[in-house]
Amino acid sequence: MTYFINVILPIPLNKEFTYSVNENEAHFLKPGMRVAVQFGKSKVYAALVTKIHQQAPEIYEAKEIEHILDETPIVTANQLNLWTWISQYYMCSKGEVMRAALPSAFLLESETIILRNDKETVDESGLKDDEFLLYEALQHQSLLRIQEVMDIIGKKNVLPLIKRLIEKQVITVQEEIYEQYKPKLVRYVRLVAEYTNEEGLQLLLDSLSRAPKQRDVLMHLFMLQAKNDEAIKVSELIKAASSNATVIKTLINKNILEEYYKQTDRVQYESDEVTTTKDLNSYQEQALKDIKRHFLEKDVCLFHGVTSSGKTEVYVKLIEEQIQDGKQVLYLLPEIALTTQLISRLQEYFGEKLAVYHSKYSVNERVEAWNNVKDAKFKAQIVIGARSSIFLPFTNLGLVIIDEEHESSFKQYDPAPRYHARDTAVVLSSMFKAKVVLGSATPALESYYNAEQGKYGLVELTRRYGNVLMPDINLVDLKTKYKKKEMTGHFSDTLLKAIQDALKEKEQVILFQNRRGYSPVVECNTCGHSPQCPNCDVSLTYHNFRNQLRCHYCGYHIAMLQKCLACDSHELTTKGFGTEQIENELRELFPEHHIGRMDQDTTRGKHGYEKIITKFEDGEIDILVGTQMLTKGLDFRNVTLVGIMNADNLLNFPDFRAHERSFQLMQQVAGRAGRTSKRGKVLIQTYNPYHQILQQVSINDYSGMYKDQIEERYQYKYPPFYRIIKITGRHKDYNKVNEATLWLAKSLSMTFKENILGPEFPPISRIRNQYNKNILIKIPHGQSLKKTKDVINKVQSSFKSIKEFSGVRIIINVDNY
DNA sequence: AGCACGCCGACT
DNA sequence: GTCGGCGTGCTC
Repeated sequence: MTYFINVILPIPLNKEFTYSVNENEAHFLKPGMRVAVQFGKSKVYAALVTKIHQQAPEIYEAKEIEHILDETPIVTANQLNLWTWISQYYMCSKGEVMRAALPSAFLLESETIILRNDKETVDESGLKDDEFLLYEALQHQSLLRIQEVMDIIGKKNVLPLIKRLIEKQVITVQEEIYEQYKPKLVRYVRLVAEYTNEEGLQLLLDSLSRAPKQRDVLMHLFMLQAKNDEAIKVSELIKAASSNATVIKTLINKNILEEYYKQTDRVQYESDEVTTTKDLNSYQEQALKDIKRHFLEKDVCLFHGVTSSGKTEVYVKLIEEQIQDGKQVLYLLPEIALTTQLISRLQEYFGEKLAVYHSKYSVNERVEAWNNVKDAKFKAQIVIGARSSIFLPFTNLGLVIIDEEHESSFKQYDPAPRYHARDTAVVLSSMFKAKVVLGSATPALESYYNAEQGKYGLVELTRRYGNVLMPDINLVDLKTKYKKKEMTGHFSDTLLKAIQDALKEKEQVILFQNRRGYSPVVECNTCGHSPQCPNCDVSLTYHNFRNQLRCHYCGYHIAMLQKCLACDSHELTTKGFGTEQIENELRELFPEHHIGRMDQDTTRGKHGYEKIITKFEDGEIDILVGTQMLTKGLDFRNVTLVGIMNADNLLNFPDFRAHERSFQLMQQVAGRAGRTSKRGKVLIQTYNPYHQILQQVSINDYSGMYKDQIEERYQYKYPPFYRIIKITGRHKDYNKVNEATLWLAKSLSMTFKENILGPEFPPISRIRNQYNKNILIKIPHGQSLKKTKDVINKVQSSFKSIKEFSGVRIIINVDNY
């Protein structure tokens, strides 16, 4: 009897593949286990089993699997269902979902290694130069990797050479796969058995009388053992005896000590002291009650609480209850809000039960978190993480909290799956009949709309914790300030005065400018030419710090020009400004104060971000300039002034959500001010002080903003009234993109008529030498999503069969907002 | 996505 | 003449 398995491979092909297995394997395998399979001519992948069956494929011969990689499933049935949902809803392959879902340590890929062929004698004279070079290298090394071969030969394409040598039977190749996950082992020592009795011990100590250091180590070993009667780590012993590894090694070699290893968890929370959670104030108490009341009927509850109102404490209470019921909790946050500040606060309450899962953690740490969640260990009962944590193998999920729910970074943009973690989390929790809390000070319009429609529960918290007043927000009209010559660089006199006042009071200031670098454009005064990126349709941004011109899209950079490329004029000026320029101006204006800058350029490296935050917290920085990064979840006690350098470039963004986003961003930044008793102050510099959104920001008028915006969305057929799917054509040939997208738009219009917009070039049409052109499909309420997607799929497959358009990549982005 | 195969320009 | 470029097509 022959058996077959269906597997998902981590590649963007939307179908499952069938391999054959023997009877034993078939009985052993379960859906959710991984198997190593050969795919194509040589590559070996880890594939995920979805089904074990006996239907032989009809049109091809199934290959056999290499071997089985897991003892038990690493992916649950629920997860496989979620993957299927994601791949259908977001129109991508299951393989792509698999890629995003599994920690990279689970996704092994093979690497070709080259070995010498010992069975044959080699006729060295029959080898060409490069062949001999490789042959000789293999005399010194037992195996070589492709990369190493490239280095030895000094060529990029080494495959023909390898092929020739295989034919000449000089070498053989193998596909090496390796498990990336390695359990962390800790080294322990103990005394070998024969010395453990009194007599043996005495003899031993006597024999060591001339080796005082070794004797000393042994004495400490006994002391440690006596003290806590536990296994002794080598590191511990070295420290206690102030000895070194060599002495221990000698003792091991002399057969006095023996070493052994134990597997341990990488992520450990040291102190097991757990503080009791804070009592809620009456407003929080009420909010908690309301949320629970909504949960009786609804699965999702929107929790709209102004900045600094103490939403976290309410979450903590909700989590506590779930923990008592033995349920798992997922706490989702946008990546940048995952700060040590918040994590350590939660750790105080939940200690070991809290696991953190995000991209900064090593592959091994992530596998451990994964396994702990899967086995429902108490260690990972609460998971706090960024969007990818929705992929963890929950078995008993009771609650999902999505904090900063409005954040656009919950939507994955570039590699497929282009999923929205908030929306996916709602689907995930429905599988467990779990509850969802969406928390935000400035909810996304869609969420608020859902709440208004009664789909979600709605709970509002309008008081800041400790009755701190909402910051006082004022607008500064740049137009008049310039006219009256009251500007110093990019600072109005109002802002400067406010900074001076704050500094005088030993308070801290945050300045927000949503652009990094020194200036986004460099221009020649004589001919007006400005240097452009050779790969993208953008001007190069000047970075003063490295004296470079950089492209923020492809990373291209050149040294700052001394003269204009077009006319050789030396008169170059900069236009517009970024965080760097603000920082420079501040240094001149306030030479006696410490200025810090926080943007992508200063927060590189694992702890770059943390360092700046700590410095600011410790008062080593008086004024902090930064981009969006500043806005998230940071709690600075001593900040009383927040300045927004220029609100206009936010508002003028060409996107239907620009106004909503600006409102959210400014409210969030403003929320950084005055978190203690003193009322915070916010100054927004703008050329357009009568702009509706700015007016609404200045009086904290979320509902006014909501009403205006939702009306506009209704008028112009945007979400939440219409859904949107964006289709992008991408190719390096401008004309090809044009024709291909035009064809697509026409085909789609056959079915969707006036609900097809475009094709249109985006503001930056060429990035990394690839042209993009977009088509929008607007889907009215009541139009079946499934049928819509079926049509898109059908159009796409006919598109693929048109030769002219071959090579044009089609990117489908469902809910591209 | 990879990777192999296959067909055309630029160097020893 | 080969080396290396990338267009094309397939993968259980």
